Amino acid sequence: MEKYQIFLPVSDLSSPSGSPSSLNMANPLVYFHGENENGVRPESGTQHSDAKHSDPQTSRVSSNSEIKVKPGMRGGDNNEFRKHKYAFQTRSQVDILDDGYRWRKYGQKTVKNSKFPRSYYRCTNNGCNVKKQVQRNSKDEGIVVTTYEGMHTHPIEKCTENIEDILRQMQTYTPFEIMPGHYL
DNA sequence: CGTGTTTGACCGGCGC
DNA sequence: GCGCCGGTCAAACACG
Repeated sequence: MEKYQIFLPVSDLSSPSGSPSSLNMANPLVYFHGENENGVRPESGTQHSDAKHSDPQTSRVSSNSEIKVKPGMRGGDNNEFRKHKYAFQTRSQVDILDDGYRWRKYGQKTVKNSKFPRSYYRCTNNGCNVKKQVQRNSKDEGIVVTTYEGMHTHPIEKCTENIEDILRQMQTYTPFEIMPGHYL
């Protein structure tokens, strides 16, 4: 039995201002972090000790890059319409929350700035190219950052009790999100 | 046997 | 051009 608590936009994930003090637990809303069409790229962190938040710089928001397709990009899936990218943080003991969809893991990488690996999942439904990344916050192991990319082309398969509200909110918020340059 | 995970290799972008 | 880094592939593996 898992308990989730959701808070905080992920845009401040690793910036110093996103320190745990700013986590507002009293306001368990789901925030979404949309993405710029141009794919804002955080300057590659040159030097960074990992989880120790050593360095208060305005660096590396883990704003995800490339939403746009590049011609000749490998990976096959024609992600021409893959623009929707939403992220939120949950406080959970398990990395993978059961959100009602079925996910197949296709990769795991260690990320530079975090001591926890990042996992890559793809929706197993046929023709549904939704992906998600799951990564545990290295500053606070209790926080799991989940990033969804794409929109499901099929109805949800099952509903768990806890996550049902979250999904309802997702569907509510989704139409608002896609404004370029709009950050939380 | 079908489905999902693990894990090293590979690919492409980017900075130096 | 080289090396780092994040994302993906795919073969091998685990499990029901």
